[in-house]
Amino acid sequence: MTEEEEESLKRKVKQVVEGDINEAEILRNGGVNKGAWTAEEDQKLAQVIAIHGAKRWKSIAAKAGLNRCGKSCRLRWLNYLRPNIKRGNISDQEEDLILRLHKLLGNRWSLIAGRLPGRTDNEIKNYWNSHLSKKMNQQSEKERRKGCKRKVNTESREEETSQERENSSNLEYDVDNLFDFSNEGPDLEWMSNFL
DNA sequence: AACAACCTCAACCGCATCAGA
DNA sequence: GTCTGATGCGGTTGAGGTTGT
Repeated sequence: MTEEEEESLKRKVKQVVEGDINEAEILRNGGVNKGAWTAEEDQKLAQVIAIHGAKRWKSIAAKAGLNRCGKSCRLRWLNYLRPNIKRGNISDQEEDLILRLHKLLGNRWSLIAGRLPGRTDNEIKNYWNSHLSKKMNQQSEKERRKGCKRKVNTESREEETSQERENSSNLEYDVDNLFDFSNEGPDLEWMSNFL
């Protein structure tokens, strides 16, 4: 267990010990508990999923005796409790892949996450919003500035590039077909070959 | 030391889509 | 064909942590 994981576990245990599950709060939310999950809730949820599988989330919530909606349980499982989840430290290779895939797919986080084993769509979305979007903005700002400098000699090049743009826009492909992963393993080979 | 500003990320919300009755 | 509940997805929020002044 990494230090990071250990710290987060300690925090959760503290929440339970200190009784952060506030019953008045639960009642205010119409009997549904909201907010941070406790270690106890995680444990209950994991146990029920181990027995009944990760489907019918509403009944999972009920079976686990959690005052949570099914959606909340599903999210918790997918983003946190599911086995083989990698946490933190997105590698350079992964970052590069995210950038390329985002260029290709836009904000289709679940598709992007599908190509990064152990990563969740939520994590990638967060990573993009907090790290990469800034990076991209800086990059495009740089390019914009460069573009201004070069403006003088672009007149003749303009015709050429508009032709290129037209050609590339003709290069349409069905992203959903392209990303039919049903027969593939979780390795990155496919993508590196493709890109 | 105290406070503000900023950052990160877990969790929620609303909407779209799917599947079964 | 349509209704309804379940599921999936992307956008957004807010608590807690970190950094700067």
